[in-house]
Amino acid sequence: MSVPAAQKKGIRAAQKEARPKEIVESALAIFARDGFAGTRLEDVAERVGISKGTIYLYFDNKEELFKACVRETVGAHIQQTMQMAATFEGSTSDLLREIFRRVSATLSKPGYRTILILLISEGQRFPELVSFYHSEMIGPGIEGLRAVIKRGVASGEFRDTGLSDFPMMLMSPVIASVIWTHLFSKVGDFDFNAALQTHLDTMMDGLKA
Amino acid sequence: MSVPAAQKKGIRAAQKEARPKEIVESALAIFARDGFAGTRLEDVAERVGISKGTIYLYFDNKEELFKACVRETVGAHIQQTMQMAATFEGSTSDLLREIFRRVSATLSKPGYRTILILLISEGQRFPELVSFYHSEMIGPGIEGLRAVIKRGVASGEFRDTGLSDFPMMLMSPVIASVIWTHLFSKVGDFDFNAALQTHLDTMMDGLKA
Amino acid sequence: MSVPAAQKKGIRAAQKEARPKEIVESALAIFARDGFAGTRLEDVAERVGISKGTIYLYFDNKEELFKACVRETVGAHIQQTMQMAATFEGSTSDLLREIFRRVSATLSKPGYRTILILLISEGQRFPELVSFYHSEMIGPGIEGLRAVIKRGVASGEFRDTGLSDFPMMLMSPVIASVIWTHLFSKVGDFDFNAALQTHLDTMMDGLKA
Amino acid sequence: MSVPAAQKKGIRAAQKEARPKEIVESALAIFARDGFAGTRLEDVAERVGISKGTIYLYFDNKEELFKACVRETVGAHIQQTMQMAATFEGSTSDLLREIFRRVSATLSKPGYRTILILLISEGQRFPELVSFYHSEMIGPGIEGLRAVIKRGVASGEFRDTGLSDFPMMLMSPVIASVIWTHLFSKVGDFDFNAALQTHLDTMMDGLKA
DNA sequence: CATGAATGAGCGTTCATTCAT
DNA sequence: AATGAATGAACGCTCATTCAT
Repeated sequence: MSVPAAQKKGIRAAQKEARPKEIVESALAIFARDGFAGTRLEDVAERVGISKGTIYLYFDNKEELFKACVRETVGAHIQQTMQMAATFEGSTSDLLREIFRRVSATLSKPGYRTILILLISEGQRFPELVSFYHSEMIGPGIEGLRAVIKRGVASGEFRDTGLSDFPMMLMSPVIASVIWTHLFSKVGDFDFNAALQTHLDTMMDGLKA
Repeated sequence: MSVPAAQKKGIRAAQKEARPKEIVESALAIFARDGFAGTRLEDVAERVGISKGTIYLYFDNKEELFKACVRETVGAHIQQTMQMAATFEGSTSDLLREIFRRVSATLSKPGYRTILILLISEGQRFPELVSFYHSEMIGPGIEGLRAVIKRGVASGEFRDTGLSDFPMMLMSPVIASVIWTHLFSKVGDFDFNAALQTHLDTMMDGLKA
Repeated sequence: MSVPAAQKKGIRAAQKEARPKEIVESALAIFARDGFAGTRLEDVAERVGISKGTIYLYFDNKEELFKACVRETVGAHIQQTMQMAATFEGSTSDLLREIFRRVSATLSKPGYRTILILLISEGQRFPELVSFYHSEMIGPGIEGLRAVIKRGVASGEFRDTGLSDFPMMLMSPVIASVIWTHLFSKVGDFDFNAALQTHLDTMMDGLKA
Repeated sequence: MSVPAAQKKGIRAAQKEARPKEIVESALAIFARDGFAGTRLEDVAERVGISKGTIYLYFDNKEELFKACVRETVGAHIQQTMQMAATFEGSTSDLLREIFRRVSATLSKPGYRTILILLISEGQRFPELVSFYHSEMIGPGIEGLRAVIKRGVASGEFRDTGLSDFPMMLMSPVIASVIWTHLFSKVGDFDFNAALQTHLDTMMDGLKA
């Protein structure tokens, strides 16, 4: 802060700023593999190439580290998608497909899949995290979806099914695919995208007027 | 020895026979709350009103207890449903609705919901369990669903969508509902059955010829 | 005691009388294999074909069972040998050889070897047992040996070495052989009797006048 | 890093280097008192003034700690003695006496006596340890002794008794003395050195031509 | 007399957390 | 800022011992 120049910010400082993100990334991988209780901070540290003690310079304890993993990984995606939806000019069918494309593109990345799985696995132990997630991410997302359905009904594209009361169900094929992949990708092969696309087509047909 | 066997089965024997089930039920609850690694066998024992050591009279170790929880809870349900499907006489739409009704009735019970959540949470740490599950439960279930879809297409009720390649996706709304309930039932209310029914209606419409 | 006839003493009674011995024999084997702390009473019971609880009908606890093993296994041997020595008529060399023959014959039996090893292994935890052993078995034995040496010196067969002050050392080759066999019988072969005999010859030569 | 290394080695580093030896010494004492299975690592730790967990920073588990006790305590002694024997210039009698002097000096120290007792007590449970011992320590020792006997026979000092086939028996008085001391030192007094010396004299006389 | 289900204290081992360096 | 040695609480598992049957 009181340091004269930006150049002065040397390697050390750069390292220091990068640390939390490095740790979170490492932790995410280990949490995903071993679960919360099963994760050893030593493994997390080793993956970053630092010592166990160093983690405690950046995070109060294991629980806070876990929360940071969840919080800092999802972020902007939902907002971006909602903005896109608000200004979309084509048909509502195309809008819905675009939304599915984005959401599934995000959730098909291992990192994000991990978050979902972790939330399911450990949610009960971290109620604040769940309600944070619900209010900050899921809630707005649901409202966005509801708006899209209403847009389709208003334009005469969709029938007025009760689905606008449960917009989150639109995402069920995405969620099911993620879980299927997570559980059985080693047991048998499963074409995530083809399965999803097929199901979406059926669902869209069901929505159409 | 020379005593009539039926009367002889005293309190002790009755207790002994009941123990495994009691322990599994208790374990199911605690595993669901705390995850596999987070579960303390002492908690499991206390819930049954026995001592820690007693668990080891019936299960070799924590892992075997966990497996028993999964194995002994699901079992017959899938087979029953498949038999029903094989002999069903009404329309395929009605058959599909009946299948959904059964599956969701089962999965809406806390005990069975727990199994699904546990499988998602701990699957990665128990590959044998997952593949056991996949081959014994899920695989047959998928084949059953595929047969139903084909029945509908053959009878002219359903269009020939690609969904017969991914029959498991038919279950996605059930799965999503279970997860939604698990995660957010404390945060906000969610009418499991209404949500499911609404989504199913939409999906069925999508399937119809 | 107040029972009319000897025949009346049925199978049950015979069993009951035999039990302690059976248990001790089994325990001896397990103690020898696993040491005191390492021995599980369940293993002892299983070897006899009874249940764990039954042991407690005959022995107060594990420690008492161990003591019984040591106490009841040695018995008459020393006394017999001393009586033989007192009435022996040949040369003292021959007497000494006969003593060695008897002692080593006894200690080469696995059961008796076991006692010696157990005493060495666990003696420190059972001081009473050690002093019982010392006063009842070892002490008289030493006095017997001292008498033999003095007999040899008196008759002019042996020189008057200081060995009469440490008669127990005469037994050292026997003890060393037992231990050697115990430790290394699996590693390499070792002719217990030949080794012993050879050493004794040397020692006897050393004693001769 | 840029600090002169020798001075840098602070208290911590010094402690860390000393730890394994401290722990082994403590463990040796407790193992000797309680046997392998009977030893509580907490007791070992307490004796050093550290916590139970610290032991695991230096040894993988109880068994490895036990092995370390055996390995790190004997080591160089045999080699030193053998080198001495190879270059000894006096009579073979004197050489043999010198060997006895060294071996018994070593084994009369409580620490080394402990090792022998432990080996006898726990050998059956640690076959690798026993065979390690046999090949690395005992085997060479025996060959050394055999060479000495042959040297004596060659020089005409000793008769050609069969003892060169069982050289280990030469050590039997030492072994017997150690065991006697271990078992009965509390029961009665026993002059280890006098007993040994007397017996050796007898034995040497037996060897002489 | 015998059983064996049940107990509960105890120990080996792990690991989140601390703190002197 | 970073380390890593040390801690100590916690937990899985074992087994001597008890006691209802």
